[in-house]
Amino acid sequence: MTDQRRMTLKNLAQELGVSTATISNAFNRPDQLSPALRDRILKASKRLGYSGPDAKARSLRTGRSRIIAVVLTESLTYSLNDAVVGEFLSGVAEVLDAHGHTLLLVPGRGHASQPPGSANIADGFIVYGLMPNHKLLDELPAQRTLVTVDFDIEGYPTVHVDNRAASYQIAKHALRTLPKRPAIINLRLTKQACNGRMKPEHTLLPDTSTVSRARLEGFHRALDEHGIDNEQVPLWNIEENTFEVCSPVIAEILDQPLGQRPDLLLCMSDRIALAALTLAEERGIKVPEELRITGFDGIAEGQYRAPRLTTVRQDSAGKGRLAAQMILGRTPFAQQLLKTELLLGDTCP
Amino acid sequence: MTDQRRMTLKNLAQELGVSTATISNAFNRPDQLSPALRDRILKASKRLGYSGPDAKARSLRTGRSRIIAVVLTESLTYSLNDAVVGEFLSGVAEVLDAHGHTLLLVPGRGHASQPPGSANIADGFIVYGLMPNHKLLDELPAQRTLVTVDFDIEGYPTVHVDNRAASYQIAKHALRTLPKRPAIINLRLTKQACNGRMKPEHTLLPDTSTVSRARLEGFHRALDEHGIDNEQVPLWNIEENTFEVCSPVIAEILDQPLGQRPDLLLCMSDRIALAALTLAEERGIKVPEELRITGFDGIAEGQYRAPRLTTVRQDSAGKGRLAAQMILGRTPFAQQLLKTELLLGDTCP
DNA sequence: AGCCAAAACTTAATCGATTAAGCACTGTTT
DNA sequence: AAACAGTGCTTAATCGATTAAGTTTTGGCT
Repeated sequence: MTDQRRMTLKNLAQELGVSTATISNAFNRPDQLSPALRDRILKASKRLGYSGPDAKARSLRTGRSRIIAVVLTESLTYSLNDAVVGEFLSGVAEVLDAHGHTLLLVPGRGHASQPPGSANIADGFIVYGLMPNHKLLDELPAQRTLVTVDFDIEGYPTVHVDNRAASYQIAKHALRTLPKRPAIINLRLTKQACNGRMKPEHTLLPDTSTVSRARLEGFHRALDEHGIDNEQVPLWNIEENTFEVCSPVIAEILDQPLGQRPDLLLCMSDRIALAALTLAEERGIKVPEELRITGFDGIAEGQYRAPRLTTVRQDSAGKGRLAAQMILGRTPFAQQLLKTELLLGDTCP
Repeated sequence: MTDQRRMTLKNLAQELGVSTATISNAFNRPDQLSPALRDRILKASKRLGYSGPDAKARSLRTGRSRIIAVVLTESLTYSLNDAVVGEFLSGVAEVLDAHGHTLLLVPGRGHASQPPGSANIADGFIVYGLMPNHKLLDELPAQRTLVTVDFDIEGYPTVHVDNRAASYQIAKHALRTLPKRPAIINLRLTKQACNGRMKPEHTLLPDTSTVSRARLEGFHRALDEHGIDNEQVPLWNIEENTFEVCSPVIAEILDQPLGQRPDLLLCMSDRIALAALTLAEERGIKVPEELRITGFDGIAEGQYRAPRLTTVRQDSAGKGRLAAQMILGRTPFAQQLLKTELLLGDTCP
């Protein structure tokens, strides 16, 4: 009859003729009971198939679950295939793991009905690159500790990268080569979906703090300083940071007649830049002689290849680590701005 | 005084002069109370900052958390930077999301002290490519629903890929070109760590069901059929599927004197193959004329580039979807074997 | 022997929900 | 008019732990 019922702390206590408090202490505070008894308890739990205090009950009682939720911009399906997100998450995971916490992945926009649902079991939330008007943001702050990444919510701690400065820096570098026809390929910059050349009727995302807005401003400032009229620089837009979605747009850019085809592509992500590189190579367009390409992010894929991508590296893993440390209270809450680093590759020397 | 205390279902009930059961029903079973009262309750909870039943308490009471844990082979830090894992996870996430579940990431080997810890809050476990002798496996099965991926535990449902058949298939293809000096680059195949040329004293992993063992067997069978003595085919081994770890080994391979340098590299992963491709290009070695390279996995990075990688695609996302469906009980538990697909790229036409 | 602090346990309240069973009312059927 | 079946809501037991406060035991010291 003993091994029939599901093993709980209470049952185990009964079985051994001790109180539940003692069992609990055996698992959580070894100094509160004699080594002999503790040993007996641990052995018995192994024998009877009791694998320690139930996490659900413990989390209710203590109020802490040792789970941190990471809320991602996009569907998980997309996010998990993006190297930048992967790097970020690995940074988060590294710190959480070191402190005995685990990581719960929550999709920003999902198939599912309700947004948070079971997610509010988490002790804290790291919200990554959400659109500033997302409805999740109405629900979360009330709940508990919150750190935002790559965007701001008034008054909440943030970690992000100085996108404006970084894009300014790489554009400055690229413009030293005095391109005749620079073009910019944006990433999810328009309010309405637009996968291709941007037209006057496409309005930009409202919030200037958006990553893409900031990057564009950096590009534009550099162009300004070089006396190039921003109006004359064609803007293209990509809706999703994948090869599949990039390719047709880039093909359209590269297949323009020679006099119109750009000789410099300022891309808002490495993925876009790599797609441009691949399609250029396929067409026999020489990089960097006929076409210079710059990326943004500094993902491994762009560096461990030939030719190496010229880009600006943002420390995504570092962002993740910092965000995790903040949420765990190991680093004081603050508005943190991480530095970037210019990576001089071969695609725009 | 009202808004001072933390809002709970009980407090809300008191506030509104109804029973806790009714509040609970308002959130969970709309048909159990009049629409008017439900409306009043929902409005009040919004006003008083009550964001629905607490997930911790609910999960204790109901016994289900709507959380599925994915246990990964390696540290999360490494796993999340691997495209194959990313694809797998995105498949899992897609299905979980569609059914209102969230995904908890648990490292197989981590910094942390205890292995499962807070993970046992999950309703089910998807264990991905764990070494068959891992100690986690002693703890998990007792707990609850379990699906293994890319390895077996006696009697438990599994989804995996026919690695043997796939590697046989691609080796068969590669050998049609009658290479003079084929070589094999393995991935984590030896019991002792070995990053470089394998020597007689290196013993293979004990379990034949291991992914790497299976892939090697496929290679060997194909070589056999072509009358090539397996003893004569040099084996190299890579300890971690990253560019950083691959590079020195591959450099060593490619920098051998011409008569010894292989003219065919059968690689156990796309990442290895891509590293080989990059290093060959850097050295001016012509691919595929002087050196043929095959990969394994079929990650996007190998296909959206020039030259395209010749490889065999395993449907990682599909594996993830299937595993998730099984764990949610949407697909009958079983031993599932997924098909692979030969991708004829340019590196071994 | 007697006293007392420290060590080793126990008691019992509590965390915040869910849900079967029960009760009171309303309206319909015979 | 009595019986009956729904509605709409409440009562109260329960999920499996944690932990402050209290009680008994032990052993060291005078």
